[in-house]
Amino acid sequence: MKSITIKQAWDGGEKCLHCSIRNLALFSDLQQDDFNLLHQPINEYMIPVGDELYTEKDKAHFVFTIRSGMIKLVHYLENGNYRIVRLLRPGDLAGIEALNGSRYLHHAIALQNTDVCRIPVEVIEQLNSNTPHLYKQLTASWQKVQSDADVWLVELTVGNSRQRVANLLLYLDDFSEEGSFYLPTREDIGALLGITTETASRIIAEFKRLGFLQVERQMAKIDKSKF
Amino acid sequence: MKSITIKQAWDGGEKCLHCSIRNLALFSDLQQDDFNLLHQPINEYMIPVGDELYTEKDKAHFVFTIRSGMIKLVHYLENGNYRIVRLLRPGDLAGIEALNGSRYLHHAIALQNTDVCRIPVEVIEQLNSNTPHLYKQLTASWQKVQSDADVWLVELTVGNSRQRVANLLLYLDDFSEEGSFYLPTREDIGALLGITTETASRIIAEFKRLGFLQVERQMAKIDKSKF
DNA sequence: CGGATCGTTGACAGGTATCAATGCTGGTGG
DNA sequence: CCACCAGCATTGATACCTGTCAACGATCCG
Repeated sequence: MKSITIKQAWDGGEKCLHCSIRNLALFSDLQQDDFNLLHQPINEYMIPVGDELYTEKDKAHFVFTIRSGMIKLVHYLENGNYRIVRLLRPGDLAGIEALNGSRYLHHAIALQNTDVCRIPVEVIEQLNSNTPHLYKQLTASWQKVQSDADVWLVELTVGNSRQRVANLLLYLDDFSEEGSFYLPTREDIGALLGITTETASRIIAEFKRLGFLQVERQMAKIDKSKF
Repeated sequence: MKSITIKQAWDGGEKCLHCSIRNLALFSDLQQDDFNLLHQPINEYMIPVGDELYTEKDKAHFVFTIRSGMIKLVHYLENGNYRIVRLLRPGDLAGIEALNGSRYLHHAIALQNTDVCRIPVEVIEQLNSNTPHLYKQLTASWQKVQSDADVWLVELTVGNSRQRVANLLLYLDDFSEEGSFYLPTREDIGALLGITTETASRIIAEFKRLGFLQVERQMAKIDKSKF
């Protein structure tokens, strides 16, 4: 965690209660009273582009909720190569493996400036033993992990490079309702899809030439009618 | 569930208490008393090769523990193609997504004759609200799903076909301590690795010629020193 | 302005899909 | 018991796709 910027900290769950993404997040089912059970601070951080939220080496003491931005979960191979195994968007949980007391399973790196809430494991355990309202959300989160992983596998590792890039663009487009979405670097696209940087670049360039894709800065729009 | 063979049914958890794979399974932390909470039968079935344990269409009422054999979880694509997204071996859970009351996420098909225990969702929910001993195992199961999915992604979708087949053989070899393991059909190997049946066949044949691999019936041995 | 990083493009070799034909094997019925 | 069949495995030929190595362009930032 190089240069994490702390934005806020508080003792109760007052802010959580009125959180703008609460309906997406872990605490959506909690009742007013449940928030009084929070005895450890939940902090909000901004992770700048390229910084790590956590790494595989870190002892896992916290679960994170993504409030805005995007996080990549990276698995490094022995040979120095790496593969991006998942992308996390607002409402997703990062590091739920912390609930098992183990270490984190990935390197979590910000693709954009990303706001997160850092929830101590003890808070979740305490809530779990004192209110029944969290359990369901946790189960749902685990299931989302499973189903995301499957979609990932099926959509992004099947077919030739062109199909995979197209599927990735559609997937990224789903992330954002504003019509444009963050386009990762060609190297990251390669790591996402298991192809080389050059192949990723060629295909993105081709899509731009054909008018399927417009890119400005790092933001992209696609013309879905042409897919 | 075409021709599922029922082997046993019982009311209490007597058999679970003395189950030979209990240390691998969901109930490993349960105490003697906890088993008295089981008020619905847990049945044991044998699923013959090729039969379905469940499909995506099925309402998810049960979680299954694999006692022996092997199950493939299959995700079908719209175009009729399919991809195997995970293999389940003894001790693994199938269909934990049932705990969310949803439908199953995959087709679960037996690759070998497979013994399973069928646990009603209600049993798990009841245990969860009456004893604290199950929660940890459930969390561990969810985490295993996540970590298996990542290993799968990293080991079996990276590199060229030869490397992937080699990794798959090593992965399958881990399944069985008896020195030999079940070798899937070439078509299934293709669906596991995202390559064509022909490519899978060519590489398996090459490994056999080179002496890396011996196959008898559907059982295989590998010479790890040559990998 | 200069350097660093990222993106694009070309040439070529090697890998993979595709289409097609042929071998192999286990199971079935005569 | 044997012949036959269906399904699976193997192999070949070819076109296409992708990785690799290399060069150059674009953009950002100090």
